[in-house]
Amino acid sequence: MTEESASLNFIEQIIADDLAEGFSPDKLRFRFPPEPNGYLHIGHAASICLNFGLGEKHNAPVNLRFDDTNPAKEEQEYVDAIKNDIQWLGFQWATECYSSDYFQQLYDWAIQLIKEGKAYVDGQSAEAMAEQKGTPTTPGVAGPNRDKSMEENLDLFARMKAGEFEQGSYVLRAKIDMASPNMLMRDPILYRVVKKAHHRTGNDWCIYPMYDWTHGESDYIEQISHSLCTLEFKMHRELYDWFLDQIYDPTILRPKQREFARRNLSYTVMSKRKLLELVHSKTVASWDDPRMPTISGLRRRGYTPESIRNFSDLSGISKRDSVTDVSLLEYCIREDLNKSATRVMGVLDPVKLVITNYPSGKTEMLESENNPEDPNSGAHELPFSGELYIEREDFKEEADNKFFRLTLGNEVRLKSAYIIKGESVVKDAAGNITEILCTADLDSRSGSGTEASTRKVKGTLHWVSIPHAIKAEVREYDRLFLEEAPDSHEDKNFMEFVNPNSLKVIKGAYLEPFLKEASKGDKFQFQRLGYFTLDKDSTTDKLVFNKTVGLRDSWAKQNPAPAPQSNQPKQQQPNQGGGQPQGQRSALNEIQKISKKYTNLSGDKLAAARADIAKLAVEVSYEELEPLFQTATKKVGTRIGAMITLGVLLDKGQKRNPEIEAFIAAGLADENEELVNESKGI
RNA sequence: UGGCUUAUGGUGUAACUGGCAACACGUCUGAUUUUGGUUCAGAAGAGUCCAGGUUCGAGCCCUGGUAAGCCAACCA
Repeated sequence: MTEESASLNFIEQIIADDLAEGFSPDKLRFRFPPEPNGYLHIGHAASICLNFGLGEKHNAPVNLRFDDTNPAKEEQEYVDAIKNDIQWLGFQWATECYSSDYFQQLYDWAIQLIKEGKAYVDGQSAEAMAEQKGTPTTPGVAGPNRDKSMEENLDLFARMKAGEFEQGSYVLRAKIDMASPNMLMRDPILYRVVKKAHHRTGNDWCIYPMYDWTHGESDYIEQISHSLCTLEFKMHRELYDWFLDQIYDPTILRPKQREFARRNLSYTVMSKRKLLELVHSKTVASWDDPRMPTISGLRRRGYTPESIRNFSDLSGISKRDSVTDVSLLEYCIREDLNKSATRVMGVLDPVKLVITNYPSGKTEMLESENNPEDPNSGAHELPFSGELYIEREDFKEEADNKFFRLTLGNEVRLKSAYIIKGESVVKDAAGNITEILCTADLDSRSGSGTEASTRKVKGTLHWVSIPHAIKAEVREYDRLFLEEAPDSHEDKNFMEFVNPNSLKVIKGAYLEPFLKEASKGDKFQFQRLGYFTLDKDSTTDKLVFNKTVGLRDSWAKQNPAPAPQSNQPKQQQPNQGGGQPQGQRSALNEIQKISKKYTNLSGDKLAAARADIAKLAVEVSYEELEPLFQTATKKVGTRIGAMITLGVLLDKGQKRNPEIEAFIAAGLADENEELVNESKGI
C-alpha cells in the first residue's frame, strides 16, 4: 500500500505475498543476529540494511540479538563495537537480546527432547562420531549410544550440566536420521561441554547450546516472523524447522528462515576469519584500519553512513553469489561528499613557486567558496602571498596542448586567486626543479570583478601560501589486494594477493591554515585531489588526514599511467564473433538486431525491415556472415536476416560453396514461410 | 558416487500471473565549468549458460545437459 511499484527484491516479495495471504502486518518482526566474535564489515551492512530497512518499511520492530553461544570466541569488546556500528549506520533496534538469555529455556526444551526419546548423550570421541556420520555421498551409521535409555540420558545430561565431565568428553545429540542426504540431519549436536566463563552468564553454565539448536528457538522466543540469513545456512533450514517442530505451539507465530547471498566486494575479503588474519599478521594495523572493509574501517576512512546505506540499496539482494565492484562504493561516497564536504586546498607533493612581481612580504586575505554545490555554505578566508607551493605534477617546462596546467610561457589560474604565467625554473645540480618563477596578472584577482579576473585560461591549479601553510600528514590508501577476488583461488591463499603498497604515508603535505580548526571526523574536499577526513591519530600539533577517495579523474585515464597505483580492471573484449574488424561489425550487428524481431512484423513494417537489412548487407563481408549459418533453428528471424544478407552478397559476386548450399537447403526445408521464400529467392 | 542453490551487458540488480530485455555503476563522445570535480546531453555494450520442446509469442513454462557456489567444526 505504501510504495509505487518500485520493484521488490525476492525477500520483500515473500513478505508482500505473506501479507497478501492474510499475514497480519503487526506480527512482522525481524532481527539482526551477529555473533560477537569480530567487527562488522560491509557485508554485514547488507544484512543490517535489509533487516532494519524492512523494519522501517513495515514499521515493524527489529531486534538486535547477539548469538553468543560460544564463550571461547566471544567478547564484550565486540558487543560494544557492533552496537556502535549499527547506531552509527543510523538504525535503532527494538530490543537488545542475547541468545544467552535463553539458556535456561533451551535447557528445559533439551530435557523435553530427551524425555521424548529425541535426544541422547554421546560420549564418543569427535573422530568416532565423524566416522559414523558418513560423507556427503555415503550415508552415516548409528553409533553405540544412540539407543541408550531415557533415564540414562537424563542422568548423563544432568551430570554434563553439573560439570562432572571434562570439556569435549560428552555431547547431547538430537536423534534424527543418520542416513539423511543432508549431513546436518545426521544426529547433530545440541550441547557440548565448554569450561569457560561466558561474557554474560559467567560460570553459571558449563554446557553451551550449538548454533542450530539456539537460533531457530531464539527466533521463536522473540516471535521473529522472517528470519533472514545468508545462503550458507540454506541446508540448516531443514534442521531449523525440525527443531521448531519439536517445541512449537501452533497457536502462536512460527518463524521462517529465508536465505540471501552474502555480499562480496572486489579487491578485498569478507570473512571475519580472514579479516582477523589480516589484523593478527599485522598486514593492517587494526580492525578499524582504513583499508579494512569493516564498518569501523570505512568510518575511519571517511565514509558516511548515508553512503553505505545507499551502497546497500544500489547493490540489491539476490540469491546468486557475486562480487560487487568497489567502484560502486566509491561512487556512493563521492556522491554524498560532493554535496557536503567543504572545499579546501592542500598540496601533497609540493614544489615552490615564486611570483616575481608580487610585493615581497605582502600577504592578502582572499575568499574561498566553501562548496559550490551548496549556495548557502558560505566562504572562508584564504591567505595569499608571493611564495606558494603547488603540486609538482601540475608543472611541466613544456607540454602538448592537452596539458591544462602550468608550463613555461603559459597562463593558468590559481584557484580563488590570480592568473599567473610560467617564466623560468631554478634547478639543482641534479636537474630537479626546485623553484618555478612566475609573473601574476595583478588585475586578475578572483572575485574582483575586473575584466582580467573573468578571463578564460587553460587550467586552474590549487596551491597554498608557504608562510601560512600548515604541515600535515596525509595517508593515501590503495586497494588491499591486487586480485579482484582474492579468496576464490583454490590453489592459492588469499594472503598471497596482498597489495604491498596499499598504504602511502605523506609526511610533508601542506594545507591551508583554515584546516587548523578541523575536528576529528570532519570531511573535506582537497580541491582537484579528493575527499579527506581528519584521522583520530591527529594531535593539536600534528594533523593526520586520511584520503577517503580521489575525485573522478578523466585526465589520469588518458595517461598511459606510469603509476601502478591507478588500477583499471582489464578492459573487456568487445568483439564476440571472432576477430572481425570493429568498423564492419556494426552493419551486421544492425542486421541481427532487426532480424531478431523479424517474425513479429508484417505488412509495411516487414517490408521496411527487409529493405533495411538488404541495404546494410552491402557493407557485410562473407567472412562475417558465415558464422550466422550456425544460428539455431529456433532463431528464425536471425536466419532470415542472414538469408537476405546472403542474397545480397551472392548478387555482389560471392561464389557459392558447400556452407552456403547447406544453409540455403536448410532454409528451404524450414517450416517458416518467410524463410522458405527468402531461400527460394536466392 | 549424493544433496541443495544459482545462471540476464564488464559489474550489480530489474522485467507484476509468458507480450519487442530495464535501471545503476563502469566505459566512450560532446557541452558547461575559476576543481581534468560537479552538472547536462548523447553513445557503445546482453539475443538472457548450452541443446531441444510447448506456444501466435519464452529470460520467465517443460525435458536433457553444462558451469559455479554451499554441504562431512564439540564455529556461527
